[in-house]
Amino acid sequence: MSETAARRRATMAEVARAAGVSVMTVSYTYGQPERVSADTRVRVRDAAERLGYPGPHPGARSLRRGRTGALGVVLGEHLTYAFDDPQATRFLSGVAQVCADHGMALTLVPVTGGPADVDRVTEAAVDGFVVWTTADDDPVIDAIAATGLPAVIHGGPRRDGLSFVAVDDRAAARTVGHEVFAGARRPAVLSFPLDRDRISTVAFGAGAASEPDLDAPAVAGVDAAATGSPSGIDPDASTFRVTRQRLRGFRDAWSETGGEWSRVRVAVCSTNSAREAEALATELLTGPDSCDAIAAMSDELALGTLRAAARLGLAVPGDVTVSGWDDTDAASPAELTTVAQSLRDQGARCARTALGHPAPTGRDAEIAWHLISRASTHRR
Amino acid sequence: MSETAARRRATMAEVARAAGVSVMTVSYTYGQPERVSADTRVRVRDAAERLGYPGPHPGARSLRRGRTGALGVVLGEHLTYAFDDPQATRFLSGVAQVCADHGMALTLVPVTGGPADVDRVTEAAVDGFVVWTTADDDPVIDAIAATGLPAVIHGGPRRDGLSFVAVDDRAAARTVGHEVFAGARRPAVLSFPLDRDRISTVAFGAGAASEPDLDAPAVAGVDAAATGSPSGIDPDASTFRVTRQRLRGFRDAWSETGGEWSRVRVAVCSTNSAREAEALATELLTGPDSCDAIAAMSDELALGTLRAAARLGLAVPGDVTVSGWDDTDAASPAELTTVAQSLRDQGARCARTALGHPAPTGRDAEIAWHLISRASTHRR
DNA sequence: CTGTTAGCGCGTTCAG
DNA sequence: CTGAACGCGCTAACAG
Repeated sequence: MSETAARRRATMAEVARAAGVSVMTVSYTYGQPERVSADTRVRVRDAAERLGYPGPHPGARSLRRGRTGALGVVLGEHLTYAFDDPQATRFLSGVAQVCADHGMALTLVPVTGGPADVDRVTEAAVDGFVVWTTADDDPVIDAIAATGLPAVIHGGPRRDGLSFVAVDDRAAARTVGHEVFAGARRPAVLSFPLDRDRISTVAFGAGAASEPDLDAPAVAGVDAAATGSPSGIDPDASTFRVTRQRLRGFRDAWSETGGEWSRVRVAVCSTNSAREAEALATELLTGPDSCDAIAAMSDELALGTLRAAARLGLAVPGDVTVSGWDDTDAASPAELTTVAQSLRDQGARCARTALGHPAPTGRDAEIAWHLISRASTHRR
Repeated sequence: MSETAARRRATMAEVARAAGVSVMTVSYTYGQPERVSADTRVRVRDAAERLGYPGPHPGARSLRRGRTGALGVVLGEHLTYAFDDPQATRFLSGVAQVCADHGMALTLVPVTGGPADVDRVTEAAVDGFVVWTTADDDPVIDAIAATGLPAVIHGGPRRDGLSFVAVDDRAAARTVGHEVFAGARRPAVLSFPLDRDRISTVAFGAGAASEPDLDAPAVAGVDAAATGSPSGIDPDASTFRVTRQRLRGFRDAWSETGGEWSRVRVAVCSTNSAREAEALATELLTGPDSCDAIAAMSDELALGTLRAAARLGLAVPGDVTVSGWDDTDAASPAELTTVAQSLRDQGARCARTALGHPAPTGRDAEIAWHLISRASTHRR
């Protein structure tokens, strides 16, 4: 179609010469117009237009000023999750709102899960970072810390020197777990990935119960390959803090009703999509030991579960209870019990902190959540 | 929580001094490690670690090299549309994929619809622009052209010197219009906004028919306020090319079955959301002259229409036919007739062109689309 | 109100 | 394989 040849930009010096003024006068004309007389301002603008000068070079300006005007966002896994994962999308909507309010650009760092991610982070010209939940062993976290820029991690991992924003996932999972597992005999959890391998699998629970208030990272020495193995799902072995805490919370709930974790089936989805959840839920709901309660880690996964149940002719909550997470728009029409939290608000909060605003402290630092109890868990 | 104080970065010169080498040796150690002896490389890396040097300053590097490593994306209206509008999200997923493949960051420019948008564009440190559909009179387009950077506009407006990517919306609308309007007596269109005011309204068609192959911009002299007025909806007056072309196409279809445009009701949504569509569709489907065919400009709007019909106890397609646009995942289960096009592919294509790859020409330049005919339009 | 000085931190160029 | 000069394009801090 049309040519978009990148003709050389005119420089400020050229504009200054053409307008018969010094370079600083041109600079002021753009940066602090009120400091320049109306007369010369016009002369400068005219010269600029004549030369096709598009204004001060953004890179040069930011080098000089020491700030870029952009907030960096790192998605734990892959750049496209920004637009493919519904939870990430809601979160980023909040980040974007704050950026827009401050006139800051939002720069998505191109991570792909490979070793080059560290370089991409190091090379990002930004004034701060917001990190969407990633694994404890993600080297990107160290790279971000090394920049010395303000950074906020959402969901996990926690790291000294970097801010952290997340709800109390374990407490919330425990609460919704009590609701969805009440009266159940063959409970199941529909889980996010356990680690960066994102292996989809179905297995029973495993591992010893950890302390109720523990928020420790994944136990050292457990290699990723083991977590999804036939040996069973050990919550403590998951390297994603959100997954780990929610698994622990669901285990807490089931234990407190007298059940054993090793009797709980855990289906691990590789992505947060209803489609994949439907397939895994179908597996959980088929056969002689079909599950009668499914706690899902997102509404998307729960919706896939509801579709699977419907397709199998199973009644919800009669044959199987189901719970989700997030209270998305679809939860209410589906009569889905869920944990309400605003990812959008959390995104906004992360952005504000990463932009240098003081982070809330004390009680204000806690992120609100609450259980929304709907028909999908009311067995009778 | 934890402090994220921005301690001053160490510079390359400091690392050089600490390592007992010249600055250039440090630069090579990072940029072209193979040009440096293994011995000094270690010395340099050590000194860097000791000083907490995070690597070359991205801004300085890009100033020197003349490229930023980021692709700019401008959303016609507001930054958050990136994550709130389902169509924009699919498009950006394609853009993001290409960026990730090339190791380029994706910088979302913080537009808000205000006059400062032009400055935000001018100040963006990027190597090229992708523009998501905006109005013909959006000053941002001129600002982008002025940068001299490669730029691709998706959907519209067209502009000399900038690339353009879009399907033949008018032809597609005409085709799906014939399908959904077949046998109808009281047709309606559920439309995207007509102009930047994004006023939600319901009115009858107005204005003279334009030439079949016309792709002219909005007629001059029609001020925005007039387009949504009681005087009726004139396709030619819409300043959004996509809206304009689709309205023209629907008008073409209805005219070709012998109908008059002034008998077509047009409901204009302010956003691409099923929720708003449901409200407007309810209006269209209520009262003595309730519509019996509704052509929507997106699947989201069509889905809202289906919900409205269901709630009113109307049968689709028996009482009212409905068509959408895009063939999203929800279209097939809903048995929705729709126009299939891949916004994701188009996003990828825009990104590649904006990154400097040659744009396809000739037949390859055309974006594929096709009608998917499903039950929602098969009246008998 | 306008001009001068002095770099921001790095990488290209060309010697050695 | 390493080093010295120079400037990318702009602006903070001062004069005047």
